[in-house]
Amino acid sequence: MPQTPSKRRLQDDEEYTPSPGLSKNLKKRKLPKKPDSVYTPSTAEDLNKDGLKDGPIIPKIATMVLDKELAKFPTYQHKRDSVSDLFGKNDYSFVSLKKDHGNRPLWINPVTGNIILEGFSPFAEKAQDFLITISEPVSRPSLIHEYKMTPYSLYAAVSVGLETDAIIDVLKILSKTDIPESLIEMIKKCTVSYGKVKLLLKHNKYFVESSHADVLQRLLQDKDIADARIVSTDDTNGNEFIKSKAPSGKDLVIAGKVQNDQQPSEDKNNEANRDDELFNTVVAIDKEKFETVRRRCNELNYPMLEEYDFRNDSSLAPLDIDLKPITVIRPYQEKCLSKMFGNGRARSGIIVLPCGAGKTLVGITAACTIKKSCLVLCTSAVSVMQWKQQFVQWSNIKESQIAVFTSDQKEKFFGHSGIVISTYSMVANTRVRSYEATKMMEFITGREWGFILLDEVHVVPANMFRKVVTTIAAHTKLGLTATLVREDEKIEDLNFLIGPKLYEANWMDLASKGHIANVQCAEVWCPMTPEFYAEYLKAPSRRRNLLYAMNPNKIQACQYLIKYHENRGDKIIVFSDNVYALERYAIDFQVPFIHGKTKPQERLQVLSMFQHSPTVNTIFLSKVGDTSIDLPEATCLIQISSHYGSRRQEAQRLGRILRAKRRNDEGFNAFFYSLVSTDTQEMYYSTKRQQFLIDQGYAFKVITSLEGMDKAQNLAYRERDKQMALLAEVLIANDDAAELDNDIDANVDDLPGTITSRNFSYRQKVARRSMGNMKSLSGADDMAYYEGNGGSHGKSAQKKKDAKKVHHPLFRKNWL
DNA sequence: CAAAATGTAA
DNA sequence: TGCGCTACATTTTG
Repeated sequence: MPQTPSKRRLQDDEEYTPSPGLSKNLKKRKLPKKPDSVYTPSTAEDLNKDGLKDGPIIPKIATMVLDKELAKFPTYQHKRDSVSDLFGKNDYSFVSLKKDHGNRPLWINPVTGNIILEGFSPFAEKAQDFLITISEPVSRPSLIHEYKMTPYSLYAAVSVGLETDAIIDVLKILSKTDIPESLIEMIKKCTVSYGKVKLLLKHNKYFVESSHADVLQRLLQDKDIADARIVSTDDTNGNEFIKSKAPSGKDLVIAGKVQNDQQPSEDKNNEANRDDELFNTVVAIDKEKFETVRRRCNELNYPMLEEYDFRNDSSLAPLDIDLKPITVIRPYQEKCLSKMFGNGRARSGIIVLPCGAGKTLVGITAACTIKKSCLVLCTSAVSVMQWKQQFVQWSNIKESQIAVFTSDQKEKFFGHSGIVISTYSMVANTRVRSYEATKMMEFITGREWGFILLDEVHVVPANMFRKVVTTIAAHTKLGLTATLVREDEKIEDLNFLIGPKLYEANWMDLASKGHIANVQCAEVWCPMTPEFYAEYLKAPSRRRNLLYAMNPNKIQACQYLIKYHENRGDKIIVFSDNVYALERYAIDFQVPFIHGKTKPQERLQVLSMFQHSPTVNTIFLSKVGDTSIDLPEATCLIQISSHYGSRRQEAQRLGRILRAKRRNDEGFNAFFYSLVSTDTQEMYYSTKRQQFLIDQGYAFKVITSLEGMDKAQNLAYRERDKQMALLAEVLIANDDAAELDNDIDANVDDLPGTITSRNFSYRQKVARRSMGNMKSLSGADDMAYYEGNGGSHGKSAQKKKDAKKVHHPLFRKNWL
């Protein structure tokens, strides 16, 4: 029941997460104990003192490499005892614990190599900082956190300044058990090659540079990389290899880096050379093929180091920008930035912070640190304006130096440096452009940027958007996102498109410190009414969606929850992916709504009413509201229809209430309800969607019946005849989709087997509702079915599927 | 302003 | 594995 959770949450908090003060005390008490000398090349005190740097990771291709490594683990022969059978394959009784294991927070699974952190350990916080640097969080509920090392996570660790021995030593200190030899080998193997190859941007051209000529030679043997190489057209003896002074060690700063072709003189007057007099070998690469090269380098285990020595780059004009003195950065934001600028240069990479945790400010601070021309890309024109507003709010940037590039506004900044804010679609657009837009694109692609800021970076791997990474020349790339997940495999690509994950915040930590709101999550089960369920079973899968969204029991649950929370004084957002359901609910409840077709002006109006008017406490949003709508008033969220199993959407939506203004009120909780029609596909999707949040430590409660709902007055669709009327309407509405099939029948030119007019009619949106269509629903289906089965219909994949399943009675039943 | 074209995501 | 489908979105043009 909705009123109990706040009490429960507090208990959880007390029980699971020691308050910061408490854990500090514990730390002080236990730290001075001298750690076991056998395992301690460096001491735990050191570890505590430097506060390890965090911030790694990505991958899955990578885990395959890791798995191969792990396959080399010896199979342990050991005596099984009487309870071994209960543990089956997971009987690790053969692993011996160190004597003082009680003080050490980590377990390492000898078989999978996964690392388990005891979240209640006094060392947990330090250990977490470390683990997040060297490995990928798998799951982080309150007490037990699980991490996994991957080659990418280890690259990221090195890129952030950790060295191989340090990683191994710290692991040894923290672990209750000995570290398997093969895991150590893997760490060594993955970290040793990092940094040998560097990526440089000079005069709007990319170069691969290495002080290890043999490594470069090896890379050039790869066909893809060789293809991308540009044989120099410079006056330097036509050689494809340009010799340049090697920066010795990764922290040597080369002043006035103008080393193009005729710079041998520069070598001489450079300050006292360090020990190695190595010359770097440099290969120019084709900008177009830049993406391939980076990918291949990662695959060949020589990921390219990408650092920008912005303080010593005189080739790009400086930008006059600073944070306003009153701007204060939170500790975790500072941590992000220390990852990025750890060695005095700017590293490219990705920062993962939950919505509402101030990603924008991190980006702005980074821009203020680099002080070079900066390009900001976001997903919509609305965010563009928000970014601009935030830049003005937090920094002292001059109006004349900040420009916006959207369909409405095409501004340029004055002088040699400035900020441009735009959207991915504006920059990635390949169609014919208006004159202004073409000019603007030339402006953007024709110059070198010191910094490119990619908001909602999880969209970058999309086919068109990823082009921005290659078409725009930038020395540093920083990606920001709350949810580094996609349901396809493309998230891996960010490793070579942008760089390693530099930092990932733990949502629960931020919540416990009051930076984001505490949220109670619940899944509310709404049984389907018999009539709706009958139709649901009959409907082909693509039409089921609307039926379970419009389930009268769900409508009632929604209405009940809205009333309940409005009475509590909450501001409520209801999300529906399905536009029909959205409108229907909103109109029935007499509540304003926004979806894609809502005019911008009306959107603003609705949003401002929601924020300021005491009478508008609920709004309905379609997936336009998933990202970057800033509503600090909202404290309760109800989801009635969603996009299949999208974990990202679930998390983004939750993000809408994380920045709740009232979050620091005593005992405040935000609420997140997911309404699910039982015994439908929604059950499956819902489980899948929640996974991201569960991995972040959120617990979903299942509510099978809302207490008091049966007694509640004035709920919609109580009576059976009203429900039936609704069902009829829904079926007609559903026919809008079905009508596309009818179009094929109706159109005599459309022979079966020709490329269908489906797509065309859908784009045309010519369908209109009528009574006739409702009756023809099943008829249309019959037609589709027999056509497919008969083999005359165009789509062979569908045909195969049909043919295979045609004898299955259930399948038949679903279609007829 | 509506419509066309094109984008994302599962 | 890749491509087509669908539903939603945004940008540009007439």
